Amino acid sequence: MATITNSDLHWLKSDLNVVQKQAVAETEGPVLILAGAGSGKTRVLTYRIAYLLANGLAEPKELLAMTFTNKAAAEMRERVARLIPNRMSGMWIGTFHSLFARLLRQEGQRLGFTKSFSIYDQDDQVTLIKTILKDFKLKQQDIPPRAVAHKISAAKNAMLTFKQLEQNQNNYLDVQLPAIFREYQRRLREMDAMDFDDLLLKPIELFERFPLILDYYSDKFRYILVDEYQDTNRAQYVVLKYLAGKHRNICVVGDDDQSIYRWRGAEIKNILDFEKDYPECKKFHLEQNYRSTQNILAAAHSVVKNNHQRHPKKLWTEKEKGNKVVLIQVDTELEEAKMVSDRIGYELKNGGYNFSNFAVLYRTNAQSRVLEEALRSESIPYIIVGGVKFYERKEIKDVLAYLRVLCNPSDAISLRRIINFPTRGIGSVTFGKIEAYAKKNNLSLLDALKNIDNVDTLQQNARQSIKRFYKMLNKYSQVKNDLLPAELASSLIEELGIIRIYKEEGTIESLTRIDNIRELLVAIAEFSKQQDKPVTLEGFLENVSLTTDIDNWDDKGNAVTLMTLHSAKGLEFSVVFIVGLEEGLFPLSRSSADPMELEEERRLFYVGATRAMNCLYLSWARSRRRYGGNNRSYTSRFIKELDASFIDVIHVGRNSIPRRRTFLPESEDQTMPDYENESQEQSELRVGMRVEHQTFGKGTILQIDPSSHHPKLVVLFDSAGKRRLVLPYAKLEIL
DNA sequence: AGTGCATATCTTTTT
DNA sequence: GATATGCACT
Repeated sequence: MATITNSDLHWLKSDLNVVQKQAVAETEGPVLILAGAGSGKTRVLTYRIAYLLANGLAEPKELLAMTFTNKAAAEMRERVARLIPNRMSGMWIGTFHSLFARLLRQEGQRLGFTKSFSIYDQDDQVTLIKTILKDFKLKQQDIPPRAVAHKISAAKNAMLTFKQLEQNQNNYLDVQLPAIFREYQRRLREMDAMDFDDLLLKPIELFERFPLILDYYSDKFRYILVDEYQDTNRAQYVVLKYLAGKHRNICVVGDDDQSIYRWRGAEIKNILDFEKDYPECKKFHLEQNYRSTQNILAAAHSVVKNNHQRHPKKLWTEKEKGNKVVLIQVDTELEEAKMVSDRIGYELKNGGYNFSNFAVLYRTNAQSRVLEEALRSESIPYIIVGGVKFYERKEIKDVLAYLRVLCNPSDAISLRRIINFPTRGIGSVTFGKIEAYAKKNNLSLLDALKNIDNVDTLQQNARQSIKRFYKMLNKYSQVKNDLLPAELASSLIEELGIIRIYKEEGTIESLTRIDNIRELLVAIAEFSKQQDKPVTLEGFLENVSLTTDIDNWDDKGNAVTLMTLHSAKGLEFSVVFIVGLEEGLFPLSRSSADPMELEEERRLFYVGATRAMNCLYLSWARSRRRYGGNNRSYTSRFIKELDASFIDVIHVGRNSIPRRRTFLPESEDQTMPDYENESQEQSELRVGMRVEHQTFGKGTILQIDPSSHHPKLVVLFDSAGKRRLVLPYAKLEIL
């Protein structure tokens, strides 16, 4: 065990507990830190960096510290700077995605990318896939673009080869997938673009094809630190293995109980197997929790302990027992929202809190609306994190697409977006002709525009429009580097007349669009101000691609925070509400079939519950409006798993008296329909049955196709004729 | 080519 | 219930 050598490091002694100190001082070799919720994991990471620097064990440029969110990275940076001022420059602290983007901007030329390659988000990805499907003459009904995007991403994250893909063919989509995938990659390259997953994969390709580059970076980074290691996917695992191969000073911090990104390719086994990969590793357990009261910890533990895929462990705290966790049953989601706002009022009065001490957490973004309305009607200030993200709004994407084309002329996806926005008479027919011309002559789209006179099938006014369009783009790309990004954007918006167009529309919606565009201009200017070096347009765009809502969330405003459980990871609040604890919603119904997914939902519950410092409220509604209709709901299995001794149960609502007591965690199971009550119902459907549909009326089932995740059926309606319906959405009633 | 209405599709979670 | 898409009409 290393000893702490530098007695000047007074902060190290005073601020850390015994295990934390050991973990900080164990600088050499692989280190696994299993850090429970609220156990001071960020503290250990930052002190470790400070320790390495203060003791002269490493130069800043030899450090690589990776997180999943920019917010976490920023916090780490800030806290290190507080411990050891002025020693940060040259240090690589950031998210996986942003650090590798940086690496690829430097080295990507070897792989055939320019320094200003575009980064495509999911939206762009889907757009690209749609065009491929069209060119392949595949119907979107048979091959949903989103499903393709998801499959491609999953394959990339798991680093499947084409061969493996070709072997794993369960349905029509799988058969088509390899060809689509190939074309997808080909076009990305052609457009000088990468998707999010490429940002992780391309470095691996780089390291494998150019050992000297690997040599350089694996030598450079003497010490590697990884936050939230439980959320790494296969690609991240591999790239880390390469980078740490030389010095083997890799320190990973994580908590298997908080792994909640399996759906994005995270492999919990990375953390569970770390000791196998690095047999000489030292392991530390941080199990003292500094955040929550005993009751909250115990309640959270009573749920998560039902998981099999985990290191057995139990957090402890020196804090008091505190209030019991409050479980509230309400009748409807409206009442639930009302309850939340009432309780916030109550706690404000009695607990000495302010608004920013509260968080309301939910499983799906769709749940935020009712909550929002209830809070608004009580004049409780709130902020929503997530949902429709600022940079995903149409008007913002439109403007950004212009900027992207200016930075990367090969970016056909963005070009397609702006070629007829604002409308300038270049419709799909014209665009198709240009595309065909470009393809035939092996030109980029932009070059095709340049040579538009050679496209003889075009109408005269379309041709003129294109010329004007091209001239404008050209003009801006010439001044791009002379203007500040904000100046360029605002003069572009001015010239395009976007604001004027929205003004003329005059709807409320278009007014908010104007606001958003103005906000974008402010954001560009702000971004330039924050950076110490001069900012390029490219720099801003990269920031946009890799920034999420949670990164901009700050706890300084005095408002209640509304967000998904996923977004809440890493945060803490005095009072936390977890709403919608109903079977089918949390856990989501899709997960109940797969034990692995179910365990992930349970971890998600654990993450949510352990955000709370003093008070934790859980609630469920006996009926909830989903997909328009009113659905009867049943208590989440997580509620049943809660150990009753840490819970107080409250019933709210007019008709909550009858129906026995609904919460009987330790007594006999109440008679409750199967968890999957929906599919239960639907599996009773048989060919030949008479059914009634909300809009189509009465009819007879002709065919049931139980394929894949969305079973379809064909119904012959008496008046509406033959219809194909997707089972989970067709609200059929059996007659 | 562009607009507006009807219809289809769908909701996890995000770097 | 909200949004994206498709179709008919101008």
